[in-house]
Amino acid sequence: MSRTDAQAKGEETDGAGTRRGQILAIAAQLFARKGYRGTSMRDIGEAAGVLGGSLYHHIKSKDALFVELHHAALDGAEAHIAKAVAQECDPWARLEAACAALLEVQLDPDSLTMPMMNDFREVPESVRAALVERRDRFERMFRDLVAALPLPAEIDPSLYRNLLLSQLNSVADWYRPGRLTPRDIAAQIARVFRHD
Amino acid sequence: MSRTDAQAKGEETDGAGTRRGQILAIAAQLFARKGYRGTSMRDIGEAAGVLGGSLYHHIKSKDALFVELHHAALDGAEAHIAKAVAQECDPWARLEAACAALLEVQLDPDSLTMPMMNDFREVPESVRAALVERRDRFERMFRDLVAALPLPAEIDPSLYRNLLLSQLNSVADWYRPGRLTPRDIAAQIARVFRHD
DNA sequence: CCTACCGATCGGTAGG
DNA sequence: CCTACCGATCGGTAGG
Repeated sequence: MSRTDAQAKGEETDGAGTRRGQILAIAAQLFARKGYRGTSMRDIGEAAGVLGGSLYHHIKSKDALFVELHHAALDGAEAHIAKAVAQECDPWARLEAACAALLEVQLDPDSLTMPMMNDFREVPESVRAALVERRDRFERMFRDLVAALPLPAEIDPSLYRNLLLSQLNSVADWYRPGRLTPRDIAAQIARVFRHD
Repeated sequence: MSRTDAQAKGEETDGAGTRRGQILAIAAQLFARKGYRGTSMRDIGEAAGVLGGSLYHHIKSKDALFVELHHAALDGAEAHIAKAVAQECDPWARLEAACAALLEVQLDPDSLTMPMMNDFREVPESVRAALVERRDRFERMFRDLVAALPLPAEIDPSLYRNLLLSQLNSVADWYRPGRLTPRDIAAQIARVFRHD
């Protein structure tokens, strides 16, 4: 029975319980740490306790694996952010909640973390289109959040949103778990980006 | 005569005039566009009109080539920024001048652009240490600029500097030459980061 | 899930 | 600067 069959019947698909789920989680961590090109199928296999070739029983290709992880990560992030945003009314509070939720997902070393939403340069061109499309949809959430802000006239909202998103994405490049929590950083970013 | 000999005698070393200078410029563009791993020596050779192996007459290794480009790019950026900053007195104006100067260098598709100061994850570990050390020295410039700012008490200067630098570095990931100039973007970043 | 292998590509070198 | 090549590694596959 193929995965799609299982999904159609509503069975559990790839929880951390299934072997496939374990492999996905391991691959996500490696991609997040070492990038797409820096992670070989043999690396993933080794971390999972099998040879690289054996992974192809669970996945179709390295490309497909990466795309699946990317989409799953954005799905998870979207849901997490939507829930956090819904609890706030003030536009600035909603934005800060979204930032905190995004950073919580993105800086969590466990779970399906974001396999670097940014290193599209590292990925084969055939894959890039799918990633860009999914990311654009993700970023629409922030367009709405920014549109609701009472920004001063001299700030261009579209560029402002661009700056905020790239700011959030770049945190993973320098963040090291320690004195600052994801929430701390989100609070500081919200302060810097707050203008009224 | 080796390169070091030429430098010691004060002769021209690697201007765009010399063959070596051409190759460095070509390599810098490729590294900036496709990343360290995404650029093969054969790619560089092809762009320079020779076979990959022939490059080793001019350089010692791919690693050494990348480190040299990285250092040269930061040297150039430092000089450009220092000159721009020196023309301003007000701390905020000095910061904006630094941002504009950095982006001018970083977004210039010609010349020895920054071969992605950020994708250290893509570079072999043996090279990383040298890059990090040089970058840390570079960033000290911004530490001083930020220290001179009359920031509100609720903003942590060290985190603020971190955010500003990663903001500036990430522009190259999404910038496309068009309606906005590097100066436009610097002006907007300066506005967002201005708090008094 | 392993053995054993494929064709492609990589950084780099010897020798001219 | 080229020819011709090295050993290593890559994504992926057949067959069990």
